This record gives sequence, structure tokens and C-alpha cells, in this order.
Amino acid sequence: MEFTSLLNTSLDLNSKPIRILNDAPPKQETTESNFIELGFLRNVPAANGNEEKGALIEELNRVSAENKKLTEMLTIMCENYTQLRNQLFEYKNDHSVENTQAAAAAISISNKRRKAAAAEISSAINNNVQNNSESSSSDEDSSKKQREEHIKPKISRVLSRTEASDTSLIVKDGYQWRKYGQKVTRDNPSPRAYFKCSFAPTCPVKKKVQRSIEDQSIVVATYEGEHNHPHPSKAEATSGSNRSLTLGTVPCSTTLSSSGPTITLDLTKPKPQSQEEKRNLRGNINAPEFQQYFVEQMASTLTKDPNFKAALAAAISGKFLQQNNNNRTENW
DNA sequence: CGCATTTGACCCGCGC
DNA sequence: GCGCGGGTCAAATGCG
Repeated sequence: MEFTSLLNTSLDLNSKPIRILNDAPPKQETTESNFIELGFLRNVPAANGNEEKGALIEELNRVSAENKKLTEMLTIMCENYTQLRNQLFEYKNDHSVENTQAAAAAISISNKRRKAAAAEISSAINNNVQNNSESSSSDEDSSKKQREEHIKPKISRVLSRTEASDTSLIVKDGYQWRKYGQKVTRDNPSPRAYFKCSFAPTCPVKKKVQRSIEDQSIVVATYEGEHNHPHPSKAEATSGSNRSLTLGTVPCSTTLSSSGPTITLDLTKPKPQSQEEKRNLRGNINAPEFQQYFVEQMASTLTKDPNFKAALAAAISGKFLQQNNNNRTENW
């Protein structure tokens, strides 16, 4: 099963300010649209006339409807995610015996060459398949294919948005990684970094991180294999120290939109939280606490977004200008 | 001093 | 067999 995080859950907040008045000058238009998006609508004075007021109310209604739609979409996505996660757990349970054998083989041969290791792992899996399977020799081809599927390490891609100037190639996913190499590949001028799980050789998981050739602000992390140990943040939660809330076993930090600017939500970023809160939140995404946490995360992400900051600054400065103008008109 | 990162060298698979 | 390119190793280096 390949897990590719190409879902676009981004809200595209204010990347293109909404046009309110078609004939309004650009500067004014941007400021006013920002007012609406940032919730300053109530403070906009009615001095500009009833026509504009009506337009603003209409816009507010439109934005409210859009917000409702987005909320529904988010709910559906959460449901889908929960379903997929359950399916993953079921799948894992079904294959736990095979995975255990493969992991044991991987540990015992950690110092051998990769080829030999792969051969041993595959033979361990093959033995298991053969032992468990009652298939006759006529099914050899299909069982071969099955084996090949087992041998293939699980590969998943995660896309993360970072500062384009940030050259660290670090994708925060909660796990600890040790960098063991960096290469410049032919198809992409930006270097590719190679990481191993810090639990290696016990944990065979590797990841490759490289900036997207299309958008330098996006880093693509390719994960190979599955961790055979609990998520560090989970382990910490059980052992007493708190760093982050995890939303499942797969990294859910990122999204990518292939077209247009997006805002990426990083749900794995560490956040101070009490043990009790964590217990209450885990596994109940509909809980008000979770939703509050989710909103906090979104707010945190938004405040880190330069576009959002610029929009906020524009809105605030616009607000002050507006107030000054009003004061002047009142004083005159 | 120990650990993580860097980086050049090396290995290996693949296409010609 | 050779060259190319991706992936890995391991000595050197940096940092806390």
C-alpha cells in the first residue's frame, strides 16, 4: 500500500485577496478584503454608504457559506482518515507474524551486505509464506508476486512546506533521524539528503529528503519501510515526558497543492501539553479539546506564514488608517 | 569527549 | 566491459 500525501487540504487563505468592489482601486480593495477575511468587518464604518455595506454583508455571507463548506470537507476528510487508519491497523494485525519474522531477520544480519540482508529477509518471509500457504505448485506465479509485494519495503511520500532559504532539509515527523549521506542528483539541482532512523539497525526505516524541483519551498520526504518501534512522542507520553500530540501512526504533517500558493498545516509540531489533555485528545478527533487544539495548530501555522503575516500587517495598518480617516472626518 | 553531520570515495545496478 | 547515476560507507570535522 502506497501512501502518498497529495491531498490538498490547504485553505488557500488570503493568497489571492477577494475582490469586493470591481471598480475600487487596488490598494483599497486589498485592505478591505483583508478586513473581511480577518474578521474586522464589524469595525468597518458605515460611512462609505449603503451600497458598500450591502456588498460587505453579501461578502460576509459568501465567506460564511465557504467556511461552512470547508468545515464539512474537513469533517469528511477526518472521517476518511479514521477509516483508512482502521484499515491500516487491521492490515498490520493480519501481517504481524510475517513482519515480526522479517524484523528479527533484519536485526540478526545488520552487519552483512545489503544484498545478503535482503535475501535473508525475503527468505524468512518466503518461508513464512510457504508455511502458511496451502497453495499448490500451479499457483507458483501468483505466490511469487505476493512474495515480491512482501519484499518491497513500504514507500510513502510526504510533502512539506518550508522556508525556501532554509537549507537544512529537515522534515519534522516526530521520529529521530540520523543523516548518513547527501547527494546532488541529476534530475534536481537541490541536494538529496539520506536519513536513517536513529534506532537503526534495529529499525530499518530510511528516508530521503529533497526540495521539489517545481517549488523550492516544498521538501519531498520519501519514507522506505516501517518503524518497528513506537512513535517517540508516544513513547514519551507513556514514559512521562510530553512533547507532541500524534494523530496516528503515519506522518500527517503536510499537504501539497500542485497549483497555486497554499498554506501547509504541520500537525506534528511539538506543543506543551498536559498528560491528561493528551489522553483525552487521543483517538477522539471530534472532541472539543481536539478541535481547540486543531484550531490552535492552525493559528500557529498561520502566524508562521509570511503571506499571512503580510496580510495581517496590511489589515492592521489599513485599520489604523481607516480609524484615522474617521477621526479626521469626525473632527472636521 | 562523545555524538551528529559532512563529504569524498566507493559500491552496485542498469543501460548501452 | 564501460560509463553513469543513485545509494551507502566511513573518516574528518564541528559542536555542545
